[in-house]
Amino acid sequence: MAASTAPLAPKVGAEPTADRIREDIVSGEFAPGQRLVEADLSESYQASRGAVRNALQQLEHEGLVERIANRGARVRVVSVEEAVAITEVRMVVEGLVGAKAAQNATPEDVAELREIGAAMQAAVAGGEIMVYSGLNVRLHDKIRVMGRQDVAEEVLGRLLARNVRHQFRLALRPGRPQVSLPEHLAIIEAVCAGDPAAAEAAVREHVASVIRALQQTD
Amino acid sequence: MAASTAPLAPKVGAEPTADRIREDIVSGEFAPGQRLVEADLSESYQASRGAVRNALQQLEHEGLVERIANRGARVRVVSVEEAVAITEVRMVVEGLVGAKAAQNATPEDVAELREIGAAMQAAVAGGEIMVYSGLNVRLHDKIRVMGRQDVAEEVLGRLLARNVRHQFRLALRPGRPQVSLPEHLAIIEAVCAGDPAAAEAAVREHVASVIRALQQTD
DNA sequence: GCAGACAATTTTGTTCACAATCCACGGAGG
DNA sequence: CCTCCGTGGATTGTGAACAAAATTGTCTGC
Repeated sequence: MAASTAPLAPKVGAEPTADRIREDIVSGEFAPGQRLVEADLSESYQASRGAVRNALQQLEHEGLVERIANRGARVRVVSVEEAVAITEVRMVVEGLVGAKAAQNATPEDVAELREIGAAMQAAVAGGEIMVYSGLNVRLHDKIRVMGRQDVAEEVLGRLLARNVRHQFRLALRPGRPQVSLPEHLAIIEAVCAGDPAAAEAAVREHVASVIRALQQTD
Repeated sequence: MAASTAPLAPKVGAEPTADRIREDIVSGEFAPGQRLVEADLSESYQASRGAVRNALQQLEHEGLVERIANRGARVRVVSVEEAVAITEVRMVVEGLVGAKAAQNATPEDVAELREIGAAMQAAVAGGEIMVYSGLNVRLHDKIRVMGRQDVAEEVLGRLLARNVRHQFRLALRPGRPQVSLPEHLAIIEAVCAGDPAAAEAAVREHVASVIRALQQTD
């Protein structure tokens, strides 16, 4: 479903060309390491070379592409070590957001969180991995919005875009949902209880578990 | 091909124009809210308008300038609330870096940290505020380097550039060194002891103190 | 057959001129 | 006197042409 694609793009009036290229990078349209020639992109996206140029510069700054002087750009490959480092930062920032979310939780928020939790349990019980994966991003997004911390949200969005690939492979690993489900439920409980410290701890424990799983990969 | 040998320094040949403009922004050369007209900057910095354009785009992405379509750019004013939000993120990320630093501490590192601590005590005792301020950034830098967490370092650098102004005003406040000195010493002790959890707690306590001070400002 | 240098091609980087856009100012009408 | 609407000036955004740089392919000399 083309569900709310809003949370990932905090930049409102940003370059549309950059957004499209980014989309195609994170969706795997471009293979990692693939060369990105300005003229070709200009043709593919029906945009001027200048626009493509600006877009590439922005994406380089986001860490998605790598540019060498007079050599062109290629989509950046993120090693497992780098993915771990990124996720470590994500762990602490998302912990902060979780604590904030616990502080700000309204009854409506609590209801929605509990609903997500119930749906998650059902999805895991039924073995519907893709549904569970969708609920996963919905949960994280919901907590991010509840946190009302624009700066953290921006940082997280940028970090997340970098290692979607690793993140995705991880979600499909057999047995992974059984591990992450109780962690997710713990997060929901702590946030609903309005306990910032517990929420931060639960979020960090969950992301730490993601890190451990990442390191076992490959 | 050994193409994967570009690990540590993605910021090599970055735009020199952007660096100069950023320098002048954080050094207060441009007043907050001041308009930045491309043609004028092009003249002042002896650079082409295209270069200035790229630089402004990059600085916008860093959160230092604000651009409105067809209206031009101005240096962004960061409210106290935003400065607090930025520092909250900084708190958790710097906590992570502190923990990593404690893990990686070598005897040489410990010696240098202790030296910085001693110099700090002397500076505060002697009332030399500017010296203390310099030691302050030196300490934070040292810990950042020790953390060996490139991603966190990059995030921190970007966050810090945003509210240099607030940070600077804070350092000059009378009585502030007396508050922050013991916090700094606690950080040094925890890192030197190689205790990640204590280091993270000490760093977070220190930055939390900065936040409290920020909120009393205005 | 190999090493080195030279030329050709490809790709990026820069500059220029033009088009599109937006705000401010001023005049006409109510 | 106030409001609404056009016009003008300034500023940004875009596209095309030009210049610079680096890689690749080729050719000659040993």
